[in-house]
Amino acid sequence: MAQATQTISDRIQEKLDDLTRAERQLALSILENYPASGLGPLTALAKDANVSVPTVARMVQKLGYRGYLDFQSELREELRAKAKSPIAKHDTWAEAAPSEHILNRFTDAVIENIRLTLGQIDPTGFDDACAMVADQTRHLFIVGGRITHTLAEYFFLHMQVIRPNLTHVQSTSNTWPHYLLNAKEGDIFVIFDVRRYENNTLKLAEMAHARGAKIILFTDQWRSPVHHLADISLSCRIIVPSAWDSAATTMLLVETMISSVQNLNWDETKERMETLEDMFDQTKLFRKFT
Amino acid sequence: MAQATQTISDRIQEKLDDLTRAERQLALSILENYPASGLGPLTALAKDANVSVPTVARMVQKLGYRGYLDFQSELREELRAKAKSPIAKHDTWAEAAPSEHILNRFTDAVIENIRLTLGQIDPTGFDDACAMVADQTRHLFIVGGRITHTLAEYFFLHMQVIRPNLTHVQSTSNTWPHYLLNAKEGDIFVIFDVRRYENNTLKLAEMAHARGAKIILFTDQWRSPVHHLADISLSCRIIVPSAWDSAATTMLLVETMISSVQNLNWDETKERMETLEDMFDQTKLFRKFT
DNA sequence: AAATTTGTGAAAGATTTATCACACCACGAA
DNA sequence: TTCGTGGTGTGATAAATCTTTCACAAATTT
Repeated sequence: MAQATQTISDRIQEKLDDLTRAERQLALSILENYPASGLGPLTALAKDANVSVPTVARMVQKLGYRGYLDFQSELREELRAKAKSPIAKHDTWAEAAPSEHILNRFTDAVIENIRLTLGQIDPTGFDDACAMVADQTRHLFIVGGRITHTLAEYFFLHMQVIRPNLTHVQSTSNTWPHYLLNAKEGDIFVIFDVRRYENNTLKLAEMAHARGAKIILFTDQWRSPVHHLADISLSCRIIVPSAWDSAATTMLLVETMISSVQNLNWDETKERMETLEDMFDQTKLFRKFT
Repeated sequence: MAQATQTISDRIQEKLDDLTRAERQLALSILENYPASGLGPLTALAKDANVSVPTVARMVQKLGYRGYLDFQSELREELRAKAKSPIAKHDTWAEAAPSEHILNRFTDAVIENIRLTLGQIDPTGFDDACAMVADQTRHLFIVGGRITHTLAEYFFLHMQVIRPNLTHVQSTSNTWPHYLLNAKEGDIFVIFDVRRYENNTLKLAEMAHARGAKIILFTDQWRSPVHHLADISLSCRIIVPSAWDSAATTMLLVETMISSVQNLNWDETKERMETLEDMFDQTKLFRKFT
């Protein structure tokens, strides 16, 4: 009998290190939609996790159960107990923590930010922005400020694999005017500017604009003054229970853009990506296929 | 097939009047601890409700299922769906775009990542990690890899304001051994390592560990090998519909940690932040308002 | 090259479902 | 009270499904 204080989920996590690769893959798959998948037939679970039937049988024994049936009935027991407990603690993200815990409060805020940001976004503008970024004939400048340069660099790192002909500019450095010498009409500037908005960034945007470059702006809900110059503005809500603002939503948009641009350029970047696949192979933590 | 919008519980209640006495007794027993009892063997359910086996068989057919197995698998399906939807009610995030649009697909995936990550996190471990990071008597090393150094830097930038005595190390650079010369027992290493895991990072972690430093690890669901050495591991789901992995969930945890540490150190941080504001004002780097 | 892990296919065994016939019971109507 | 009716349980059984375990080959790791 499992300890009252320890859920099966806990037990799986605890023993995760003692498991082999296929078993771990299975274990993670069980946790993926816990506990539903463990309550179905063994065969279904195996297929779901892309492992063989004996692997399932072997793992549950390794976890300390007499067999799959034993494992299953404990799962049911746990489900029973959970439903019984005072009031299901559904609305929390980290169930092990009270809802006032910073983990839950912060996550609530970020989800809300995401919801509101996505609700206000213009998909057409977003698609246009992606198309512009994907256009390899134009030089791509990526610009970040004091804090946002981390986002800019994240974007830059990925774009570097996807396409050539790009530059990362940090507006806080005093070298950026040099970069602008090369900017010409039709070039693309992806600029990150959230409060507090930076004078340098604004000046840079003005000069870029004067040179006839297109500007895509990632900013916050109050919108950086750069947005007057921007062809496309993507504003993200950044409010969280913290003395700082949140970049999580902006990160989400940036990653979505990366994914989208990647798809637009797929034919050309395929090869670049295959190199990346080789890198993945080296981790040996994943199966080649499926 | 049950309607998507109607739970099995609803359906039972609805048909309650059409049922005979024994069947009603059974139905109520199912609702008693729903859905656990319905997921066990038919025999157990019958005994539990003090009715006979054929009664169960008869009733599930009356409810419109082909048999007990059919009933059971729908129950599982429902459980699966239920677990997924703290917020998932939002069919589409960017309402102006179709649900197949990358904005919606990507956001779905990120929300799911957040849900699963938070569901598996250990709040106590997280709190401990925050306390360690907040302890200004220990030197804080922040370590990132090829891609993750952007997250590391984001963390570093904020920590720099909150506390003194910290260093940002990039494991891909070859200068990191120099930093380790200064590491001593009790120092804190916050290490970022997601697939593909980097050998440099592992070596760095080994040396830090050998010197008696504490290690806090941000990694992915498959966990970097560093986690064997780590005092606290925070693993984030990073799967999105993209050729790349997502750092959004990791970002969320990082920001939560920043907020938490900030609160722990609030008395001392307050002054630092005010000083910083003054300095910024003097440099005119930022615009005062708007 | 050796050792470990994993998948395949299969088969045996166990459990479970689904059904049947029949007896019994409760209950209302005659 | 008696009868009839529909509901229910019993016990048995056939069929279906599922679990468990093998041995061995393939793949992978050390």
